[in-house]
Amino acid sequence: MTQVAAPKASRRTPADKHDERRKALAESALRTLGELGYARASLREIANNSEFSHGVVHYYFNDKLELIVYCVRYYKETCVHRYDGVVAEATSPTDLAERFGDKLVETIVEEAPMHRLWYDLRSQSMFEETLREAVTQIDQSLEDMIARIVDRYATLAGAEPALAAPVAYGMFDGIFQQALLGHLNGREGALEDLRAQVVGLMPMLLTQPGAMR
Amino acid sequence: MTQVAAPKASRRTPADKHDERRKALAESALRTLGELGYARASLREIANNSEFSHGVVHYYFNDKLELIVYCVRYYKETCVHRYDGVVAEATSPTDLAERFGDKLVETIVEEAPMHRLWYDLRSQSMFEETLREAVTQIDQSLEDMIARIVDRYATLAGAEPALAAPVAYGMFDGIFQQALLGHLNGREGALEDLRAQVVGLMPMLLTQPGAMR
DNA sequence: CGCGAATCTTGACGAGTGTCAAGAGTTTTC
DNA sequence: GAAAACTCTTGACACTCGTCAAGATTCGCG
Repeated sequence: MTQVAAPKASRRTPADKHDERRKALAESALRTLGELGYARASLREIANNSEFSHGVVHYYFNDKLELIVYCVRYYKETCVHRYDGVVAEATSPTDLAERFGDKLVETIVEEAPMHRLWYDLRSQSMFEETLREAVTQIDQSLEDMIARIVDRYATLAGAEPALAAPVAYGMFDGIFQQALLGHLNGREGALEDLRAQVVGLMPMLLTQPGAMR
Repeated sequence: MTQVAAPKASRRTPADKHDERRKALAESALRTLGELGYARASLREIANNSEFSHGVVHYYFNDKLELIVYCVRYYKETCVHRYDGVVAEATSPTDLAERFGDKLVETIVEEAPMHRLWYDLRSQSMFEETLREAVTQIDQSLEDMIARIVDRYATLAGAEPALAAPVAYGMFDGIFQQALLGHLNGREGALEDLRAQVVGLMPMLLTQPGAMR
């Protein structure tokens, strides 16, 4: 990934072992963070649920905040490409909408703790200025992700997107958040509702022709 | 409010003085909570920014959590009727949409700390089960509020709402949250964008006729 | 092997937390 | 006006937190 000048024939020992350890620590920390949230997850608890001791955190990160930001960034990196397959494989507008809905439901089922962690962090960024830059960047990448989906949908339908990317992102993020809340509350039908809402909403993102089949 | 049997001629001394104090404490606490958020606002800090001492909290509330839930409930109570005037006074669909957008912008400008506190609490409820009941109730009342607006809008336009209340609420909540984030980030145009987005979105909430003038 | 640099553990420090009990102060009631 | 009930303050307790320093352990290279 990073440009390796390789001063000697050292394959992977100089400083990217450092990076590997950071990632390992992050993956471990993400479990605890997803379970407890930003405020309640102490460094000791994070370390206990990992193979490390609580002091090692300050060897790889300056700060608790730096660790957490690193973790969320690390997770969201894989997150923005979740729908790339959907965009690539969809054969029709309806097909795209359905695959998109399915994927949204799937990620709530499988990664609910990660998503609530993200919303936690984003809320904290409203109070903690230190977090804002990272949150803004992640939010932007998510908006781009949605924009790719909407664009592809419009192309498949032979139409133009009717809404700017920020609006589309805000909308989907809003109903996604509601579905996540409902799911965590154990509300029956929360996920089916999300799927249906997405499929029903997609046609409205296009100009004139409306739903095209 | 509560049924007053009034055992003697006591006007307002028995137990509603208790309630008044709770409200006074809540109003004071809301300032600190809006500034620091749920996790960082300690009871001592809350008490310092009020006329009380830190011990008095446990005289009126069992718990820090009970205080905070009471506070947010208390605030949101006044919040759900913010748009009643808009609904009552609007003379046309466009008029309603514009007034609605204006009000949304206005409340971000004037009560941003309260709104971020709400989002903070809602995020925490994803981790803390104790909070879920209150959050669910508040969310429902907000959804109803949006539903009243959409219904009135549809009536004025002589059409039927095209989206179920949960979707409409999720959408508006999503773009509102983005606008709040943008505003707190100091992003220029965040509020004007919100206003335009709302005005542009409203016609999509109706069936066939689309935007009616 | 042996030495130095890296990685990691352990234990402690100080600050801050929610909670509560004991009592002072105030108001109400008889 | 005394007694009882209510209201509030003060100070302490037990605990958890992030941080860091000092030392143990491991690793890589000459």
